[in-house]
Amino acid sequence: MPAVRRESSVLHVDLDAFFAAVEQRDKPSLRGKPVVVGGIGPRGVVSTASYEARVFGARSAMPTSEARRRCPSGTAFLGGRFDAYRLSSGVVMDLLRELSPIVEQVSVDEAYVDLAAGTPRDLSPEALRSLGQELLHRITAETGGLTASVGIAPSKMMAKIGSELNKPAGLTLIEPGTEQEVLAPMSVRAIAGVGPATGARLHAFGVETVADLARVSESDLVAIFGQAHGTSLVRLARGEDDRAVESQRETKSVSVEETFETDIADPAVLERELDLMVARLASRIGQSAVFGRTTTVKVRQHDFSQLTRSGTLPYATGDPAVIGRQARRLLAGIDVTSGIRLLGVGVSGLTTHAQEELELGEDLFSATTPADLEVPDSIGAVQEEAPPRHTAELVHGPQWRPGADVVHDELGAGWVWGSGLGRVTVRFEGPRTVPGPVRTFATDDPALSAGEPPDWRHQP
DNA sequence: TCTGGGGTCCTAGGACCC
DNA sequence: TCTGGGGTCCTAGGACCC
Repeated sequence: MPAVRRESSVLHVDLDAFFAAVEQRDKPSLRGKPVVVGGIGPRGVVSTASYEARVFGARSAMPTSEARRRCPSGTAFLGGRFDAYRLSSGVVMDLLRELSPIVEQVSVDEAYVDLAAGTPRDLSPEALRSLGQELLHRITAETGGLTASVGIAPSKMMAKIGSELNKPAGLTLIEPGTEQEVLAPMSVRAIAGVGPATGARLHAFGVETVADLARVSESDLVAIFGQAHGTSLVRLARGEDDRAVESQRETKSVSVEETFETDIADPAVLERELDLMVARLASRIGQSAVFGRTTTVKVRQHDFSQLTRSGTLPYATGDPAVIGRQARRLLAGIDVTSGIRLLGVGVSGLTTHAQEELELGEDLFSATTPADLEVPDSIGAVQEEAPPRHTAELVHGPQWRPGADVVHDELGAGWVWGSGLGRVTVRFEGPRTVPGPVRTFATDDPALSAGEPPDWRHQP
């Protein structure tokens, strides 16, 4: 793809003050009044402030306590009704999918549309303006009165900048070749990927506007910001952005976190909270039918400093007992005695094919105990997770060399393994409440035939 | 009562392997 | 025995986005 598209074929839609607008639509008494939606607890922050509330300085990401100080009495502070927001969001996304098969939903209130995909259409400025106007009207009509802002441009970055330029209920068309002139007077903060930290560092070099940035050499920017960030700054400052609109993006991680109303220093209380969060996490990854190998525990301390601890298992799992055991071990390695304000847990290293391994394990478990496994090649190994306090043994054919009955790892879980030829049986004693995945491997690892425990991490 | 919750991507260092 | 480069995986932290 060329560095810059030659037509304005990317459309960006942003719903105006979305959460607050839904509340005002559904509750006529709130219309014309300041409305703030977000966390309403002592440590809440603002998600969305209505335009009436913005007059008083309320903003997204501001502590709700500060918004309360700024806004007059009579301001509505609401916790949010996410099902209602999702419903209206879905109506808008369906409208966008009528425009093009390629729609990238960025969040509940924002999306990109690739106007060059699907049936060929007229991409002349006149045609694009009427397409945009029609979309704005349809969004308002079909959502019962919500408004959106639309930017149409040759790239994602310029389309997004465009949708910001005439908010609310505005349409901005940026024609190819005009990117630099639109960008030049803007603050560097308008560029995708320039946040508070990069903005402050650029400021220290006297760089305030995109025009200033465009005068800095690429080698200087790479030296200051690193390879990826430096080169991307150079290109985006010139308005060069050929990132594709991607309709289906793969989920890389899933996490749950919670800020407590007051800091918690009691490890037992934290462990209970952690278990509840793991249950929520496991239910979410179960719904999306993915399994993760890496568990990460996150802690924000009383002084707002943040720590993460992660651990990677040799296989992917969605089992709350396995994730919970990992998470508790990780949390135990963190000093919480001075009190923590936030606890989080997540999984990454997601796969869907691990599902087959899990099903294999469950099948084996539900079918029979002992379970029989065919070893796939001349030398093979089998690994099965044994929950703590369970025993297991390998029953093997004449050419099978048992490795061990149960090898306990640092989690307290057991691994059964062996190597050799032919068929092997894994027999568990005691109730198996945590059926883990069974894996068999073919390998030519000499350590295996020498009777050493295999390194499962390097198995395919 | 200052600072939510859910994500993505990048970097840097160490371990390990070839 | 010594020297060494490249690639991958893992961990921890940081910036950024909505």
